[in-house]
Amino acid sequence: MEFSIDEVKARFIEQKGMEYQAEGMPRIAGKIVGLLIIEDGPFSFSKLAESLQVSRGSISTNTRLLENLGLIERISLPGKRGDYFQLSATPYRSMLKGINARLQRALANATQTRAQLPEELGSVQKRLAALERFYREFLDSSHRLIETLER
Amino acid sequence: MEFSIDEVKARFIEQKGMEYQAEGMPRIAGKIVGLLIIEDGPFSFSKLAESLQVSRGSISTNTRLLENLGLIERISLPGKRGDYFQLSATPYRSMLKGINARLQRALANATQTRAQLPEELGSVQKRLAALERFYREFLDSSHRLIETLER
DNA sequence: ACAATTGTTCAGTATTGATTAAACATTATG
DNA sequence: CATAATGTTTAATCAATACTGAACAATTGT
Repeated sequence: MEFSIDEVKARFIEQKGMEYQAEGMPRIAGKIVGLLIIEDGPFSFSKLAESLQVSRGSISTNTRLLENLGLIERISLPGKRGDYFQLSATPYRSMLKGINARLQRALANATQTRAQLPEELGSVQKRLAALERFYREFLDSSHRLIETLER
Repeated sequence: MEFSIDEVKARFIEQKGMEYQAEGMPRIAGKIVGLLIIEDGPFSFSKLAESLQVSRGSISTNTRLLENLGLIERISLPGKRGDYFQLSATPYRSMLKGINARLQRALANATQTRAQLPEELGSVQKRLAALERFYREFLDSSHRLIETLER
């Protein structure tokens, strides 16, 4: 079966929306990223709203979210009026940084908890230590991944 | 400042609930995992409900969820009546498997989309290829992490 | 047989958060 | 200056879903 280019693109965008939603992020944020991947940019603010058929309010909040995450960049084009958006130069690095931040927080929770509990609680200490090891190895792995992607 | 053991434990559980919620999972699921880490098990079904102050219904659905994710195990104790729960022997491996599954889906989306688009769309192809590389490296990294943790 | 316990399911509630539409402030344009 | 365009913010709506409580079926114990 054959699909038109537009259909394929639309499906990709839709799917990216779903992926983001599955990760606990707004669906529209995913759609914006998907659009910026699948179409040649940069995209103007209004073009985003128009292309994705969503309100300007949603574009405003979600572009800011993605900007803060370092996934997209807001730029201004010489001669042009409003804001334009494009994929960040290092979107994946930013994504991994986000993961790392959450891992760090979880690791801190385990570490602090273990420090505050008496050593007599042997099995608890053991499980917490295992948890810490997991987060630490994960963080290591993530850092190596960033290095690998950087070249 | 000093905290009682129970306070420390309670805070750990609460925090685990928040972490899970941040990952788009039910808060109670996180609390269950937290409890099974911070206390010596196994825990009976009713003890879970009692300790966490939640309905049996919630325990039922969330234990099943965690069971399906491979994070906890449902066991039966000789002589004892109902179901008992404990941390899975390989909770982290299971967690990573879940991540991998989502990465696989995202990778498939990128790959299929790229295959269905004409090569003339050079810049799009480039961005999709970069996306694929990201997911592939991430998967590699994740597999290595599993191996590392396994010993 | 009867009562109590156990886990699941389902309907209902509550809560959270995504999305919209409109009001607003700011800035460009003519 | 007046009007249009732009992006943010806020209040309101809508949707999804976590959670509860009760009904239920199955099992155990007396």
